Amino acid sequence: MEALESIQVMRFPRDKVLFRAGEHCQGLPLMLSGSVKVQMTGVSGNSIVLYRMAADDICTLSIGCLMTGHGYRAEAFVEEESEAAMVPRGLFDRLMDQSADFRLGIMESYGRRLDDLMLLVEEVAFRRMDERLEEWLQARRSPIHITHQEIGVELGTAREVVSRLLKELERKGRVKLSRGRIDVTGL
Amino acid sequence: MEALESIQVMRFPRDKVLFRAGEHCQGLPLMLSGSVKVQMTGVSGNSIVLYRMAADDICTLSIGCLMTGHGYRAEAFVEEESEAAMVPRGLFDRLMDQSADFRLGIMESYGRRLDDLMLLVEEVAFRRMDERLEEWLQARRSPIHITHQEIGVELGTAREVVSRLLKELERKGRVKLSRGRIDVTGL
DNA sequence: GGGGTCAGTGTGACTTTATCACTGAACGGG
DNA sequence: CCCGTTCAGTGATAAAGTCACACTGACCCC
Repeated sequence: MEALESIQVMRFPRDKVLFRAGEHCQGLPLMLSGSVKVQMTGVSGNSIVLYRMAADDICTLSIGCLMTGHGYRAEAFVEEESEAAMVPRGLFDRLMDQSADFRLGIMESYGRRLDDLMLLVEEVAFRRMDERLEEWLQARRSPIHITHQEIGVELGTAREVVSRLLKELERKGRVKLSRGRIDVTGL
Repeated sequence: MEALESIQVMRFPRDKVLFRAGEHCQGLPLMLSGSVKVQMTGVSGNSIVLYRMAADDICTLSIGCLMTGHGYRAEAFVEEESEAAMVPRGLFDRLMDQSADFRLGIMESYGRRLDDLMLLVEEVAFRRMDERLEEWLQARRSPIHITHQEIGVELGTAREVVSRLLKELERKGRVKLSRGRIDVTGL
């Protein structure tokens, strides 16, 4: 009854901005379907993708913002059309109080985020960019429709670096480049 | 009654290893005092400090390991002599069920970790090493007793890089270097 | 359909950081 | 005092980041 009036299922189209850095939390999204990309922009203006949320994830950043009253430190973009249940604070507290399953879900979301970020730190700090780029390419289905700039944000590096590494791969005959598109031929 | 028999307060001396990568969780430490450093070692063998735990933090990594059964991905060292309450799984579940305060504490711990890691990703991905080193030096009280190797792990870079940057700072008259010690003279 | 605009890409020049290999200096224990 | 070990310094080279600018394909619009 109370849940019925307070919970709200929303549908977000591709490219919709869920929140931006500095904004305050407007509700706690519990993902039902789709995919949301969370990224961060440094003072330098460079950005990097931190992690992605998918079905059953709750936005852990929103929990933090809700509880501390701070603004978001990152920004979130819808990558694939998504549905999310927007859980208000009161309901969240009640669910935490009453449902072990809900608590488990929250903890799992937090666990995934922590894991994602730890792996990311290691990647960014120690791994070579050419390896990371190749892995990233291999993890997609060719042809890939994306700009070098966007790949740069995925990997947390500069557009020029991506362009050069891709050109090198093209010279080796592993990819074929065209504007806004990469055909992976042999990796 | 039950808490009395199942909870156990432990005292850890400086340099004690709380856990290592790959090990399985032996209990959920809830920090009462002191400071514990959590760091990660990449396949390359390089290490980086991820964050620190202090009083009132619960080890979020342990929660994850406990729930998924996976081994730790990082390692934890006691920096300042610490006390921690080791909370067994059953008690943890009961506390989560019954204490809103406990739940809040858990969420705050998770929030801090997430925040720490997000900031770290940005630092490592985009900030210049000389700036980061200077900030790190300024955040301590001179003289600092530490090796260049250890500073490298703090910042996630190589020992040689730290040595060179420090030498440069010494040339500028901002620090004075000696074996295992740095005197910050003017920053 | 020619010209203009603009996002996307290519690349040279240079700086910063990482890696490798090696040297020498400082310290500590027998 | 000698010797082994840890710590620090440094040259050479490679990888990555930054800055500046040229080029090009796609699209629009008259």
